[in-house]
Amino acid sequence: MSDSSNLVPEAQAAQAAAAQGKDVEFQSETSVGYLLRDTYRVFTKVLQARISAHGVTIGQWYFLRVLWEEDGLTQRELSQRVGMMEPTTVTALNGMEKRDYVKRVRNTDDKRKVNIYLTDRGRALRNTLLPHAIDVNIRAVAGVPLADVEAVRRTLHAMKRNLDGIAP
Amino acid sequence: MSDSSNLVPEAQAAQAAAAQGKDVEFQSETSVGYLLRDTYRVFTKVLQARISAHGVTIGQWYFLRVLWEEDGLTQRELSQRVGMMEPTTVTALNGMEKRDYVKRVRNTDDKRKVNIYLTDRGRALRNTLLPHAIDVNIRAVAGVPLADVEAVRRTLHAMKRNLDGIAP
DNA sequence: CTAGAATGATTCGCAACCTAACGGTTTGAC
DNA sequence: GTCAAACCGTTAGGTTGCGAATCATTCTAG
Repeated sequence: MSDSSNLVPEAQAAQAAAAQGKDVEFQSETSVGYLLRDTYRVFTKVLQARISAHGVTIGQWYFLRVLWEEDGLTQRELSQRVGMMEPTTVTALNGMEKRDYVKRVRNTDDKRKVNIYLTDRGRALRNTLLPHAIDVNIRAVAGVPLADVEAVRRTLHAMKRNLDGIAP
Repeated sequence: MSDSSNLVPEAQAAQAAAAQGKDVEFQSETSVGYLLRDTYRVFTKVLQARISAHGVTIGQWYFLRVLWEEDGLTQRELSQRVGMMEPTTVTALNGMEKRDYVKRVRNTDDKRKVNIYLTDRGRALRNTLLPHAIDVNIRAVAGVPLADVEAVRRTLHAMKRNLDGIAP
């Protein structure tokens, strides 16, 4: 009763083998998904340790990075740039407002909108935190040939495009 | 007052520039960390959509993958294989036990330990779910030269090693 | 000009993680 | 043999993220 209509041929073959009682094989070590997850998690962990020492959570970090580039965005615009859903943005901004990194200013032309502005405190974090991000990024690829790093950039971009195309 | 003692030279340079009033530059697009995060998130989203259709959450998926390879592990062993902290394992197993994918059996030799065994239901999920994992992995790298995929595998492994070395 | 659709932010409830702290069990030093 | 240390699992509580529902505001068709 398995639906293979949406599976790639190799995956269909695995399914057919399974139907005949054979066990499907799939090594974790060679799975790009696993590697991605493991690497992402340790990367985040390291970065988190760095920036939380300066009073910024990893959740806030992504928003700060966007705001340093462009101030005064609405919450929706901010959500889209950061790639988070809006409820996530709300909670992140609540924390950042409480810590006085940003100000919420209700838009007078369109009172549905709220524009987000960095405070001096929030702006000042840039020069404190970015060197750490640079540091972690450099350390992460220490000893890796530049050609490989470029292949990774190319490939992750391509993967993201591929996956965006089939994301629900 | 910034502490640069633990920063890589390039990051120190950025810090020094910042101290002189220059704004630190750091493009998101070229940051491996960002790419990693974005790609990981959409990958997970796609996989999650596939397997949740079969009653398995993404949180349970990682545990199932380990248990399909090796049954009867203790919770601690399982945690280590999966790379999760033990409380996470507890909640994942609670869900899996409730859905009758696994059984918890108190170890008679050492009553502190609990061994985890797959039920028939849990074992049967393997042949249902693995083809989907294979499918997503193949689609993710569609159109990417094999050499690039291999570079990604190599590099992500190397990054993980590098980062594990500086993880808190 | 007004009803209803669209838009922007928010709240609520949930899942997946984590750290810290806690109880039961075993082990080891004396 | 005993009691402290180590070990295993769990509970409690917090963060980050999501989807669905809600509320206020604005736009649009008629």
